Amino acid sequence: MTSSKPTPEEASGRPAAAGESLDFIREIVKADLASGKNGQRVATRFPPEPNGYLHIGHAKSICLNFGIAREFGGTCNLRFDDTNPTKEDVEYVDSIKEDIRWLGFEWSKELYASDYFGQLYDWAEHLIRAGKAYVDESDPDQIREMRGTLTEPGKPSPYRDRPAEESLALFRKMRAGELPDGAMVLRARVDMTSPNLNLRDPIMYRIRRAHHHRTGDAWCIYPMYDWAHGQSDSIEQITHSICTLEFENHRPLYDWFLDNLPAPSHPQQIEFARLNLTYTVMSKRKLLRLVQDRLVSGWDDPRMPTISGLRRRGFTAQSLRAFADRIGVAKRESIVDVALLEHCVREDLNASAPRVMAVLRPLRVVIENYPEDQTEELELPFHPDHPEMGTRKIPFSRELFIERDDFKEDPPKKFFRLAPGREVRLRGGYFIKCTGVVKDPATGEITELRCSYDPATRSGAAPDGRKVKVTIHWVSARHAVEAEVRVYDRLFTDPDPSDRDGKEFTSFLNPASLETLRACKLEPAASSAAPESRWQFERLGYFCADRRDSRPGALVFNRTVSLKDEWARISGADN
RNA sequence: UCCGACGUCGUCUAAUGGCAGGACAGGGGACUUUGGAUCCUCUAAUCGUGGUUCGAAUCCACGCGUCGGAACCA
Repeated sequence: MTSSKPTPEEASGRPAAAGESLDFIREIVKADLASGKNGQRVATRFPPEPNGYLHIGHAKSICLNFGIAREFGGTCNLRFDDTNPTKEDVEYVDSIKEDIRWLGFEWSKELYASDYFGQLYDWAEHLIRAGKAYVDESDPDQIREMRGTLTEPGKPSPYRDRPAEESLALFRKMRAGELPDGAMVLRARVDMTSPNLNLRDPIMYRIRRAHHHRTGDAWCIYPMYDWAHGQSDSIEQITHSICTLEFENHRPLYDWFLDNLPAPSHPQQIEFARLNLTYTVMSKRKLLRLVQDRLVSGWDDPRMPTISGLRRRGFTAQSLRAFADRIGVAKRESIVDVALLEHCVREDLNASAPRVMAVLRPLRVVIENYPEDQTEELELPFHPDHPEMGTRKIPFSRELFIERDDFKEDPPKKFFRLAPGREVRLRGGYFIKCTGVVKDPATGEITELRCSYDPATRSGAAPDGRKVKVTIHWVSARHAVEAEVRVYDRLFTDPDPSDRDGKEFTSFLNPASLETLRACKLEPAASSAAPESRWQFERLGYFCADRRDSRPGALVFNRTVSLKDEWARISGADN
């Protein structure tokens, strides 16, 4: 992050509390800064492999790496870890860049591990000459065999002690394309008996004739992660190389390479626990599976935990950053309750989203004592706490729509909404009383309510001081704007949808994770909703005009999250 | 089984040998022209056993549990 930003607190979205404690990584950075370890310099990097879309777990890492750079006046590079051309693609590079920017971060430099293929090759020769790397002609099965097991040490390859000159000549042949794919590999000569299997002569290069999205066909040998990552960090003079826990076992190798090379710097690798969230999956493999098997509509399906999916669902970048701040950073593996994420987006949208009324499941109401062709305009603020957001005009007429859920012919205890003979307030309008119920004689389904209104209660107050229990939302039938609303729920029914008990994670998919409602009625003020604009539909939740499918005249909204619902809680309903 | 890491309210996270605190979730209440928001309030935790210490979540020992590690993946 090179652009100047005000205060660390404001930049990170975290409250500026005095004496606030730092996470263990920031604690290390702070101490290193104080001791002058890296010459007062802080440099981090975010190193995605371009083989999938970023998800909210990556958002945690992005907020950490870019956040530290921002807070401590350092830099953060975006470096694509593109060492495996068979799995990587520019589509992913582009989506990753878009997602990071959308999240509110800008990298100091955009780099690629493939930028360093030349330097990496030279260093490999250096290691060979020093007797610390050798070309192994064993096949994959033999290598696996000789690696030993978790409890038994490995055995040296017959090629382990061959002269450096021989390895050098062979390595040059590998690089020159004179050998077929998989014929041999370059291995680091570390320790075949180490209890850490990563140190049992790890493979540095494999021969693979694959077209690389950046280097094209310039190379037919590609470096492995361990050989590329630390060296890339060193070249970029990264000070703190932050990664997730599964790389902890790789740290000794990370250090070994740098200790045995004339590398420009030796960054410190620090590991933290990756994010897990309830009711979703986070591994790229599983997300890819959902996409490929069309279990979702794509990487940006609003039910996906991808950054693009969350964005499309209506989550704000601010709410994701706030979430990252609240979950903290530690080494303990954990599963964060998705309710915390939902809380963060409600918190943000409650403050910023304009209010409007929408009826998702319309029930027609005829106000019998309201004149046939009369229309009046009522006025309501866009936000009850922010008058500066202005007001909107709401037409009122004899025929209205209300939410089906807001009426019960036989109301249970604590159901305060409309029922025969009962009076409620129409939001911003009049008190109405239900005087009759019209049903389809064939099915018994309620098709219409007959009501009367009290003209003295215009704008919602009764001159005689009488109270109503609740206020319900409504839309004038004649003036209603039609829209499609996609009501999303959790993608999985189980808080931990992992493969277990012989069942695949897909068996926990929630069949009701998407409900598409096509005849929803919106008040006219919502007709101008721009793609990706976010609204509160009063009493229902926060909704976002779909950035791909919504157009003026053919509006499509995604439900980001419902409002907290006391009645749902009491009645035990899901939403 | 070997190596490594990690065990604090239901969940996430603080404590840096000195009052176990915060957030989310949950309960109760106030207020309310959104059963929203807001405000008040309550419930709720140091894996176990020893040891060191005036004092241990923290240090030590031994257990127990969880996770990761045997791709020419990252």
